[in-house]
Amino acid sequence: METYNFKEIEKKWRKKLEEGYINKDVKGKKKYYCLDMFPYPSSSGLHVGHWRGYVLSDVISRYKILQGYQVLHPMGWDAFGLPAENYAIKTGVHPSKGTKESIEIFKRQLHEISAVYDWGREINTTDPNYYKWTQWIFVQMFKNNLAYEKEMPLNWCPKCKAVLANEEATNGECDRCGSTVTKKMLRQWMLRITNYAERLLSDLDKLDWPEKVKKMQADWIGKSYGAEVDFALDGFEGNIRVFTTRPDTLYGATFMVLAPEHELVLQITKPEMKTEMDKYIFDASTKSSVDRMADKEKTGVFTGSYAINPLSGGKIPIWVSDYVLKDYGTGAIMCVPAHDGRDFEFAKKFGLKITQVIIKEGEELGGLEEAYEGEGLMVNSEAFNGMPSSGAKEFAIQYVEEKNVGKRTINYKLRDWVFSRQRYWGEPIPIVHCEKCGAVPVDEKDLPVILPEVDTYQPTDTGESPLSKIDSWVNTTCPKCGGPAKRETNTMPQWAGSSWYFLRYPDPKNDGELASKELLKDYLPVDTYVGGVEHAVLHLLYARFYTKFLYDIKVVDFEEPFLRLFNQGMILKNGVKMSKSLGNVVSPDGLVSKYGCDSLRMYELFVGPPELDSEWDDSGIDGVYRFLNKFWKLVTGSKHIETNRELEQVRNKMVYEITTRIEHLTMNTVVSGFMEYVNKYGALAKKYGGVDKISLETICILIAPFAPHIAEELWESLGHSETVFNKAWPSYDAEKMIEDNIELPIQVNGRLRDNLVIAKDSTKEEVIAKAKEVLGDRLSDTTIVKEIYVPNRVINFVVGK
RNA sequence: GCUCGAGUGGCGGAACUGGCAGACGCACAGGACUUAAAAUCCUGCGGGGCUUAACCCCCGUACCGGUUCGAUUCCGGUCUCGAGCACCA
Repeated sequence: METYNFKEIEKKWRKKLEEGYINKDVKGKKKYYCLDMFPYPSSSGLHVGHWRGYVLSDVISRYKILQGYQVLHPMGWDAFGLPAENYAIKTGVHPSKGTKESIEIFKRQLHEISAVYDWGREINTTDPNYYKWTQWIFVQMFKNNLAYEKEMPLNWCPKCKAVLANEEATNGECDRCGSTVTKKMLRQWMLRITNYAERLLSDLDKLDWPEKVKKMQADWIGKSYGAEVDFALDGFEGNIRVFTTRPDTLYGATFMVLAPEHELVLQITKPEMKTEMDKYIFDASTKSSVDRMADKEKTGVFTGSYAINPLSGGKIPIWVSDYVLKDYGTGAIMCVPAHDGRDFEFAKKFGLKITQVIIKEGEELGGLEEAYEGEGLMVNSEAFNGMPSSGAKEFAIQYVEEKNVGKRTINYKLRDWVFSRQRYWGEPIPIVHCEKCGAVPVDEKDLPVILPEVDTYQPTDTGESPLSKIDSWVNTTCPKCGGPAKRETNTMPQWAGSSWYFLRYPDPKNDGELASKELLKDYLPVDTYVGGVEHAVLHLLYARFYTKFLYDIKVVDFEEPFLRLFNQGMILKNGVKMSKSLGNVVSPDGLVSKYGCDSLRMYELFVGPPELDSEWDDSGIDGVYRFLNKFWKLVTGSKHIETNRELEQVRNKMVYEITTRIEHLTMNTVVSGFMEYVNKYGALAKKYGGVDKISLETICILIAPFAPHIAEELWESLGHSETVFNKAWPSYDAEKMIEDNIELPIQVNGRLRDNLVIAKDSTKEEVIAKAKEVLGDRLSDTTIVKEIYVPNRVINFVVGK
């Protein structure tokens, strides 16, 4: 038997697809927005791991088309970024050229997928018509006091010569090149994402996202509550304010620690400690964050000064140590060594006093081997004594407020977003610096500020962008006073363009606004967003922040951009992620030419649960290819017969199972479901000498989102002149899918002993009686203690000896 | 260190709310067709025991224990692997 000619079929239907034969834009039709995370186009092209997400989102899109939606399924390019710039530094070729070439490669490979992308809506973040609006949003943020300049010590990658956001310097290493990150003081543009901390946190509840991602965002935002408490200085004016989540342990605070960068340190350090302190502060400032964390042993220097515990009145020493962070809380802490592991370690090392204020139920005071961080009864705490510690926190907050030494406070780990980069290949920040007027935004009518050509792309080692060397571009006039002024030479991070791109697809060519209100209303928010989990806190948090801001200034009328998020797992080869550098990349090109697009699409889904990582094995695709051949033979080779009860049951059940599995996005089981049903219909065709035509048509519709080419061809062969995608998704009748006879397992003491075939609506009595009959003398030596019958599930006899 | 996930045949995996463990596929083995091979079709495929054989019995979802008539599924503990966060007061 010959195999089906996928080459010819796929060529035919891909041509029609590219002519836009389905999913035409129809006014008034209900909309569905299914979005892929747009890729950074790299010259190495796509591998089978990329396909996975793109196939998944295309299956969802085509499924929704069959359900009667007008589906927005666009594609575009997140094309600013370092690789293109680094390539330019090496070769002198303008990044836009390399980017263009990479896009061509990506586009050609994406066409191989036969996804229903609407290429008429293609966007590119490096297109001035696009980044005009990236800049426009920045200007709005500036006007709304969300963008500001700040001189600050920043993560500095000595190799990339670039400032990195905390998010890009994980574990003290540069995300791009892996170099150890150091600190450098520089003027930076910042975005006040912290203003949105509470909303970014609480709105997570509204989202149909993986719990894991929501939790990662919640942890990243890092909300905690407690009190800010003032400790008066002994012998100086003023006081030290600390933040604590454990005000209940205030009486146990026996010393304080300031971050080395704390502004009071120099003022309160006694002359005799000064030399040592200066050295410690200097060391801390030059230490990379990685070293600072790697030091397991606590270090620190005593200032020689004391503060007064506001509740106990005790005089407590003030130390400086780098385990206290300048940019969390107030940069100073009260230390309760008895009930905090870090404080305990510090106190032990430097011989500081340890006062226990919580005692574990049933235990005695004294001789702590380690900090006790659990619950218990308050002791040594005057006003709190005898209270359970669980309730003491609230009491303590009220108490310090009454005593006027502190107040209730909420803190977040989230920091403001370092938004400027000292790089070339990014959107210029549309600001002009005027000696008279300060930082002035470029007039909206003068946007975009076009990224000019430069001679060399190398960042300057002062930390300034290469743009700073183009005098003719830098020197301009102030939009406010008309006097001489200089352009901002920093550019935006790659995240800028990707934080709002999903808003542009509905209206990608609009020159008068970011997108028309009407089209935004039609399509947004995104119904399903498909992409890798690596963007759990960066891109997805920024995009939510942008959306909330645009909601506040009434550009959009929704607060959350992505209703449902799906993170596809990675495709692994030899247990690790595919990458060019590891040389384990499997290209889809060869597989497409050997087995066809439909086979590869289905195999991508068949490899495993879509949300988990899966190992790639070429040999598995044979099974899917064989299946499609079987399917071809079934439809083209079966005689069409009258439908009957069994065929009707099988068809209804098939529609039910495939539909529910698609709804749950368990696509691997959808594919195995198709295999099962094609096998089953093969057997039925043998049994009845043919199959009813409606069953064959139904499989064609069901499989169309997965293997569109073969589905269309077979649909046509069944005598249809219109595309299968004009057909409605089939419905099922729950009544009709139940078989007349059901097979029930019979258990004795929970062990399977036999099976019983019985009419589906039999009563308990009938079932039990029949089951006893089937078991026969296997029950003879026993007494039945209990008879359990779960309708349509199981029969179980509990017997004694 | 903290916080989540996940451990099922030779392999990828299935089992919707506690109800026949191993669907579907890969690989492998045997058979049919064929001069032959490929392709295709059929059969078998967790381990052990018993049997001429069908049958039948026992064990088995990382490990130990619990709840239940019944546990891959729920609870407690242990181990292993993976991911995220990481001195956040």
